[in-house]
Amino acid sequence: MTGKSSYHHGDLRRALLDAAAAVIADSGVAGLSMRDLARRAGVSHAAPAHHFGDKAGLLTAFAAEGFVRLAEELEAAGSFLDAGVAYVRFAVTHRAHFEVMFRPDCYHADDPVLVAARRRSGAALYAGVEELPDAAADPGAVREAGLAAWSLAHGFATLWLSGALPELGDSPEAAARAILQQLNHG
Amino acid sequence: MTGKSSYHHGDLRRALLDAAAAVIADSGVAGLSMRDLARRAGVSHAAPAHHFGDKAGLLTAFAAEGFVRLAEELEAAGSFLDAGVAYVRFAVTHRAHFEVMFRPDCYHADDPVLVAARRRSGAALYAGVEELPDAAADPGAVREAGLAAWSLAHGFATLWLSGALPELGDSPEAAARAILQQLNHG
DNA sequence: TGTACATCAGTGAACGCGCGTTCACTGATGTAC
DNA sequence: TGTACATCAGTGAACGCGCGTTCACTGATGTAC
Repeated sequence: MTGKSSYHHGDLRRALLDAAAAVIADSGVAGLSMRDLARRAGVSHAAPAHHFGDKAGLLTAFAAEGFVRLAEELEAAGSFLDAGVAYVRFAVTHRAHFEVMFRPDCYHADDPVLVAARRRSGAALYAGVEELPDAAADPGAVREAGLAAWSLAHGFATLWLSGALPELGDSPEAAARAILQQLNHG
Repeated sequence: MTGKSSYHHGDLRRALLDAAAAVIADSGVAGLSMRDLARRAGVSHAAPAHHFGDKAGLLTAFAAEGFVRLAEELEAAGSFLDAGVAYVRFAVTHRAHFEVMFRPDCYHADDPVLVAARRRSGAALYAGVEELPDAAADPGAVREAGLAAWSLAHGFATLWLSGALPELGDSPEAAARAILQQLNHG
């Protein structure tokens, strides 16, 4: 409870995931090391293996956490357009999670917890499209409209994160909304 | 000329860039090492430094090459829509270059050769937008339409490369064309 | 309330590895005369 | 046509580093009786 000097950490798992978010956000996944994470959590360098098995295990948990949070934000969106903006907002405010989520080669992509979380995100993403006026008429068009919106939001977020759009400043949400409106159905 | 056993390689610079493309295409930039590149080129591990100074130098040359090739393909496109498709095609057929180009933290982003190549790509990218019917009416709309198209193509390519769209198979060009057409001006 | 014991979390030393970079060097090439 | 010399490309040994993983261990916690 007093923390500081106790042998047990208290919530090392949480601390490691938080440290990972910080490191990845400013050095990328490539800059992540188990030893550094342990150092940041004030714990011996072998401790992380206890919770995650190995590095890929840690990134699996990290990605799964990201998919759950993204799903939550998408589910809270009131409209097709809002979901797109929420997607971009998520990418910007959780850039570390966003980066890892789309690098399946870094984690155990078939982990059941991760798969479930990813599915939930996918469902939330396409939920908005099905509510569009002419969705019932052409089911194939639903998938296509969803893919277009996803690509648009994903591409904008990615470009912004990579620094390719310096002229947009620190808050890309307004710009994201404007370009999402250029879709036929938006 | 006979190559094989000569002390000088012939075109080591080219060989290293080609080897880099192969490695990055299947292991990502993270999997790239100067020593491995040298090994693949059949040359001592210190040789690459002679041509590129350091690792970032090699990636700078690699990214610059990518921007030039992308510019060439965009310049050859006949229409706004074709340029979008060409962008996706470039990403898929030059995935290593594409990956590095948008990771400015990996290379010397202010290298003059690279900056020029990137500018050329940017100009080619926005050239198509200015030819749209109502471009003259609202100059601000040009930037916005360009950004939307760029985001859409970039996002689609990125998702495809990360394996997030397995249902589209091996040739994403048709799908890319279909979703690009969902832009108001396309 | 107290004691024995199983379980779990974290330790610290050791392993072997591949990496980027540096440096004095040597072999090959081309140019000036 | 031949020779001297400068320049350039590639060598190989050495440096120090941080990494992931393994392993027998010890300290803390909680549960059964």
